[in-house]
Amino acid sequence: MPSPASSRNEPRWTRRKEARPEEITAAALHLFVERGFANTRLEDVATLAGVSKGTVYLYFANKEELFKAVVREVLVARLAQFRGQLEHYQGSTMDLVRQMMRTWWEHVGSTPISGIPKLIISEARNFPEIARFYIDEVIRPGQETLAALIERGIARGEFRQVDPQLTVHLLTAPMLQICLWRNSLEPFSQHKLDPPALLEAHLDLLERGLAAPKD
Amino acid sequence: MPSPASSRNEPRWTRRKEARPEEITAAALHLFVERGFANTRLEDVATLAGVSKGTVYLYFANKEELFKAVVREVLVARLAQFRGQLEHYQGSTMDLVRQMMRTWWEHVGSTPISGIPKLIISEARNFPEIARFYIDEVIRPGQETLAALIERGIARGEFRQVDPQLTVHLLTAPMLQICLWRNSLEPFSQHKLDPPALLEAHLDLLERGLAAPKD
Amino acid sequence: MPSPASSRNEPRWTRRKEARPEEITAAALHLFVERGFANTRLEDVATLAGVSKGTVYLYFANKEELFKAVVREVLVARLAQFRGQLEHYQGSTMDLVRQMMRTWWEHVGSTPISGIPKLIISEARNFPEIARFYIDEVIRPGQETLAALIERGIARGEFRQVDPQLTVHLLTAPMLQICLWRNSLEPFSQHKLDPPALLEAHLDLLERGLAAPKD
Amino acid sequence: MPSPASSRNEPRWTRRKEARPEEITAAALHLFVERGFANTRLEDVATLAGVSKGTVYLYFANKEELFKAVVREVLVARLAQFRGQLEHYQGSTMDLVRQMMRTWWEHVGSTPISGIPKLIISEARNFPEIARFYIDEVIRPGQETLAALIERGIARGEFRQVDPQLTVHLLTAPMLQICLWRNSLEPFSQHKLDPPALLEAHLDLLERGLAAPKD
DNA sequence: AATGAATGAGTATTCATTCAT
DNA sequence: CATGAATGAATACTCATTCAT
Repeated sequence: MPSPASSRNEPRWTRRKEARPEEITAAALHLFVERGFANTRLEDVATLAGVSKGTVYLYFANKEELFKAVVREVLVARLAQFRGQLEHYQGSTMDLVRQMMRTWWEHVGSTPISGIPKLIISEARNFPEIARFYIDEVIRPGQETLAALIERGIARGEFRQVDPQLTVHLLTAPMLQICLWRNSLEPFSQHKLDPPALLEAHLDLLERGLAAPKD
Repeated sequence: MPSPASSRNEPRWTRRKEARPEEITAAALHLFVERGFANTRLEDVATLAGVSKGTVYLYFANKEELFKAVVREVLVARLAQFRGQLEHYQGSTMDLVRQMMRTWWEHVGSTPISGIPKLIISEARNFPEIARFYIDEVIRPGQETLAALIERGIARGEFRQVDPQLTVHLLTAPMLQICLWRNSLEPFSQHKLDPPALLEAHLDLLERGLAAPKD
Repeated sequence: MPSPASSRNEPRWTRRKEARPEEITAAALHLFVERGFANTRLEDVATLAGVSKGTVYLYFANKEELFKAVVREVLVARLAQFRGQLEHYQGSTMDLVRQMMRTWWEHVGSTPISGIPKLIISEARNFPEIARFYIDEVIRPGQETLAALIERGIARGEFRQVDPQLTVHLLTAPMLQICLWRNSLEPFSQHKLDPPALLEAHLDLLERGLAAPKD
Repeated sequence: MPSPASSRNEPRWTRRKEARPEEITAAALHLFVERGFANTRLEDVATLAGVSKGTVYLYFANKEELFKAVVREVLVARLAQFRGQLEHYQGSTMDLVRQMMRTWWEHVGSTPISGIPKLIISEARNFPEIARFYIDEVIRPGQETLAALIERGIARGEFRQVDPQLTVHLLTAPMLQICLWRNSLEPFSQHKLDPPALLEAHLDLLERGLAAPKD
């Protein structure tokens, strides 16, 4: 759990006002993931961000807008960053999958962003706009990219003739599971998940499971 | 979406009083999954169950207890039913996995119980007791059962030398994904998931991905 | 200032629930007139009505609706009662005016309803709906009735040829002044207004001022 | 509706600093009359006055003081101006009344000052100090002046033997009605009041209604 | 003098919970 | 057993006020 962004003794005007919104959304992401949207009091978000209740309303019209801003900011910011990573790749498709999954772990799975899926899943019904945004901006593009990857593998004779759509789900399911485990049940479990190991095991399974027949 | 358990015009005596708690938990499961715990008003649960607000308190001490009851009742009821299915099995391990997954779809994945994981994931932090209960009663036993299954496969030379713990996660991840998709984002997506097909593709991948080397 | 409608020791269920809305609107009228809409806390309305904060929301969706209900109830209830009084009158027009004004004092001017004009005038801009309602249901009908009265007087040769529209304003102005004085400045003034005497002086002035030339 | 006192593009030094308080009270008068005291945000006053929120506090200790300043400044400024008009008058009393009323329309009724009565009436209970100030500085002196006028008319045999106190109310009521109509309900009504015509009709009524018997 | 970012007291509103019937 | 009117704690949100610049 992060500590308040600034001590009370620090003069408030030394803080860069441009940084405020980010500090607030970071605090909000943390608390929304931890307690859920409805159970997060804006005052707690403010305290965690090191500001007062009123300041949150200086930057976000209301709690819902803060929620949307959290999701948008975190996702949009990282989405671009994530996309470029897979372009212009030359090697084997399996290597590409492997690299994709490691990049994901580095930039998403191991960061606070991994809390977003839990948030979306929990609040989708109450935030249809967010749900559609997430489907349109994250899930569908991601699935298309991965489906293209599978197709590339099939076309190059590396993978057997699988259904690309379905295979995409099989590709991503363990990553989702990692996100959710880390952000909800893990604190109550003795069993500590080792995500990198799981991803390697997953890659292993995929490599063998997707391999085209030898002859 | 279930309709109220009884019409107001229906004579009262046709309602079996013993059925009340189940009608209430069923309504509660539906609404908790749809709106989340905090956003579900007890009055709506009552209305959906066809009883008055006060009646809910006749059977459940408070909202939290209702929540726990929903989870416990739904799970405990089905867990026993689910367990026996895998014992005393003679055939190949892969057939066992195949049967397990189909049974799951029939008794869990395609039923309202599939909403439970979303509920647990969303509310775990606010209901440590439920989180631990779910881990102890569902996740750990399930994982142990499945790990034993993997080990059986390895011991019988059917599977290659995989890490049973990790493989269990790979086994279950697509099932979790199905549950969550169906109960949160699906209503907002054009893309309709075909869970049985996905499970078959998953079994296919597992069969090849776990197969012991030919020689 | 009225005291709370019921003592805390009185069992709450002895109160007739049908009376609640009226008790609440009565309390609200009193406080809205005294403090203005914005300065009246719903909790104070509740206390004065002898109920709790939540109960107000049982009967009125929100503060604005309570405001509208106060105005509508008080006005609509008395409007019908007031109308019949002037129909089927046979005598001289001036007698009719005289009777009208005395009826008004008895049923409006001397009662809490006299607070309504202050309320409307103060909040018209913030409640356009109320403003229009008041104009349509009170002011215009009232003006039309009175204009017809003036015209009757002119037609019967009792009044000189005045402009009926303008004269209506002259007829009503002192009544408005009474309402406003009683409900805003009077408490701070040494000068105690004697409304009946003022109305008589007004009638006197009207009688002479409107009289048709002798020949 | 006044536009901001200065455009943002206008060079700052063209603004006379000494004019600030007046610009602010003018903006405040406008908004207080339009929305009421509680519903007027100081930020809007500042914006309308073309200054920043903080600047308002440079000149007025708080919102209440601003309110009092608005009332005092507007009234005090005009009261002196208004008083001299009636002194040293030689003609008939009715002419004096006539002149007084026309002067009033010119300097008060047709100007933003006409919004003051609505303000006072609406906020008297919340601003006893203002209420007393208004009674002491406006109402009582005004009433005394007018009562003296009536008495002059009676003494000179122009008016019949009326009660001067009561007659003052009859004299002023239409003016109050004009102020209130213009500043609260008029925007919502089809009926456009013609104040000068109303005042003339009023004067007409008064002339005949107050006239001493011919013999 | 002027600014506007920041604060936090004050209120409307919701809804879990109670309890007399 | 069942009801639903009543309660009041909890929280989102507003806006007067402050103060470092």
